Amino acid sequence: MPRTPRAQTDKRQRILQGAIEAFSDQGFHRTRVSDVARAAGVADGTIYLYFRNKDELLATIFETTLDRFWQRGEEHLASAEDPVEEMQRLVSLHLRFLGEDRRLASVFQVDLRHSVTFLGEVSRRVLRRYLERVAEIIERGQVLGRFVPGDSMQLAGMVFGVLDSLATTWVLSRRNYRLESQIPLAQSFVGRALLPEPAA
Amino acid sequence: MPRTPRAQTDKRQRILQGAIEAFSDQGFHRTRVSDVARAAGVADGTIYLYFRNKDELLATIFETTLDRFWQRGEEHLASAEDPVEEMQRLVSLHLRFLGEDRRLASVFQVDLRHSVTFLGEVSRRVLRRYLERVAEIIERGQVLGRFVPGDSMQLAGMVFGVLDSLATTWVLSRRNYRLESQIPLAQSFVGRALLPEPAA
Amino acid sequence: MPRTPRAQTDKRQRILQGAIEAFSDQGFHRTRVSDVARAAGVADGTIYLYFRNKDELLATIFETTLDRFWQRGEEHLASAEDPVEEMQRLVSLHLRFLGEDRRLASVFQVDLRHSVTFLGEVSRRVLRRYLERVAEIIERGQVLGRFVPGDSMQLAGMVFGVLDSLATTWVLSRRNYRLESQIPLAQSFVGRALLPEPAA
Amino acid sequence: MPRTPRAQTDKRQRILQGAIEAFSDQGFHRTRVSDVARAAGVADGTIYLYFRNKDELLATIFETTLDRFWQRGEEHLASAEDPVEEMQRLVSLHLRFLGEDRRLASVFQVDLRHSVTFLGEVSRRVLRRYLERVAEIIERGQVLGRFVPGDSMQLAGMVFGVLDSLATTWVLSRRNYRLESQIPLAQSFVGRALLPEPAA
DNA sequence: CATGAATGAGCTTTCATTCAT
DNA sequence: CATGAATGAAAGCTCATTCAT
Repeated sequence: MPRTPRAQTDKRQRILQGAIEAFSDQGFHRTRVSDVARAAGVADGTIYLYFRNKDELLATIFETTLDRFWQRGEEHLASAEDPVEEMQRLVSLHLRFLGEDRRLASVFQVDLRHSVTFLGEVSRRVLRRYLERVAEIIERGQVLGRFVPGDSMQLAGMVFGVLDSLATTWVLSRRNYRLESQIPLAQSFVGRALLPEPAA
Repeated sequence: MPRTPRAQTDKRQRILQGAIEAFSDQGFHRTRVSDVARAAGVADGTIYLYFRNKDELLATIFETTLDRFWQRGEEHLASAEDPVEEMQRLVSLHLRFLGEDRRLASVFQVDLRHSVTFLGEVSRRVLRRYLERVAEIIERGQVLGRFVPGDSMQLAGMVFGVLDSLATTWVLSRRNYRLESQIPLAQSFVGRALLPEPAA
Repeated sequence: MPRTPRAQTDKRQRILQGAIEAFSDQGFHRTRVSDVARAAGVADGTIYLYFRNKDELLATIFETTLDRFWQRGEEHLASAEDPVEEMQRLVSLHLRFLGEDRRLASVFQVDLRHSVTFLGEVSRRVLRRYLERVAEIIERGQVLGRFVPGDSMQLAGMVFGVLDSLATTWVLSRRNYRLESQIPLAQSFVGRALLPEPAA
Repeated sequence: MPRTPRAQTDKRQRILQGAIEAFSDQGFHRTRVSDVARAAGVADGTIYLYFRNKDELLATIFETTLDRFWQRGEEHLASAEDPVEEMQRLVSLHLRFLGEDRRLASVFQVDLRHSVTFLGEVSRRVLRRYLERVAEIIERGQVLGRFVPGDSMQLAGMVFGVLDSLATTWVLSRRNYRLESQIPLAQSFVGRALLPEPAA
């Protein structure tokens, strides 16, 4: 009897996981709802008991993934001693997180931007939430004079661009390497870019 | 009599322009061929006299745009005195070019990456061509000790990420600002990121 | 519960029957899939749950009909005392079978030959199967000296031509007569044609 | 100046010849008007100066070919001494005529019957004309007691079936043989089939 | 007369979504 | 809750036909 909520969660999760697998193979648009159903081991119609439609499936992946990202992220960032170290940790967090699940990363890198046209608010919110958190780190660093001055959202956007580009390259690459291997590179690139100009 | 070649070019151009308008409104996938036809002021079937299918329409936009980009670009970069200045010019070139035509930029920012999954070689080639040219600038700067050492393609990828992110933000933004206004910001960000570490 | 297998068979049959009706009215090429759907009382898409495409619909009609033909045929032929009688029975079988369902006959007479160009192997196989069985009867009769000597497949082809022509004439005719009424005529025509030359 | 009617005829002929080539390659339905135009070496639109539409192209082929057939046929048949010989000559005429031009034969064997559904009267007329002439031979033979009694149109239909079947087999065959080689076979088959029963 | 670029109706097929069981 | 057969709207593409040149 207390099985129902549990089973519900299970099935919901299985569907989401199936969706990630299916979407990552062919991209969101090429994927049929029945592909998701097969990957999840449920009937087509069952998906509609848990999600309003196919779009909501993608939106949910974005939102819950970002929830997980920040849940783990906050722990990781909390132990940083200053904004500079926090930024370094953010870089490694971002790349490590995506690097752990190539299929998930594929969905994020290939379909997130693209979905802005049809998921509207959802994609926007996911991106904004990320940027605002990064901007906040930058602002604290700027106050301490450790980061270059300037619009923190714009700077956050460029930091995001660096990491996003590395992740996309990794996802689309046919070579076999770990995304984590790019962490030092990214850290030094971002580190330098945020450095305040020498007093000179 | 000189109507045929002229008219042909015209119609082809009108179709491409119509495609850019239509794709930028809804994204490539949401756009029907008949939308493109309407925007171009031609019949549906006419499109197939000039392009094999809907995909080729997008691929052509990518390739011809990049041709135009580098055609203008090489002139602009040629007058640079050294790799550092050349990189600055690249930054301004990139943002200025996209900033001139928001609809075109929208197609590039939203559909280019996404299309890697279905346009395959075309998207890849367009991106690679860009990155290789940037990497070449970086290499020359590295030889002169003006840029940080490291894999030039990886560095080029991160530079691209910065500019790409600014362009995407602009395209998706509801605020009204010119992408060119971001040039100084981007130049200083990229400039710092590529700076060789001080001798310390 | 026993609805699924039963319903499935039903629906498949209804679609095939609808196809026969539709094809016989306008011929295969002039018939739209939606015509078949309407005649079968199902939605367009339902057809594709049971058949890969429009061609397969026609191919299935050919193959299953010939299966039924020979299933009934073998019984009928089995009771013949000698090859001569067997040939007479084949003639009546052929004309009686087609004469029972004018719509089905129409599809066979009008579209079977024509489809050789696009259904390829299927049409060929259906025809070959028929001819080989007839040739076999002829060979047995030749051994007994009851039939004229000569290539049995060529003779079978001509026998087929006689029956086929009668069937086509019937299908295309506006007059109202039963194809069975032609049986004695055909039997005597074919009978004489296969008669070995008198010792003279 | 007297060139115009000449040129007209030429072009009309070239189009018809192009149509035969094109239709025989792929069948009438699979052939595009532009295929005919290319084969004839004219522009698409030109075809519509000489023929009302694609159907009329096929109808004209049927009718003019049958004109040529009987034109030559009457000469050939005229020299027969009696209806029996005339029938033998008809058989050889039929197979020889089709055997001379495999492409033309292909159009006749594959598309003539099929066209009854969309060419209506034309196909019917072509067939009827043939059958009536054959029936007339049979009737004369019956009067002389040289042919089996019975409805002459029905007998003509079966004779046609024999020849038609041989022609179709030849057209569809992948083996390489001349249709003329079947003349003796057909003559003896038809000859026997029409033989009046021995007085016995 | 001849051209061939342009048209747009019409076709097959797909697939997200529903709902009877 | 779960199923999956059934639906039917929607979309890309073809090609017979037209007509301005």
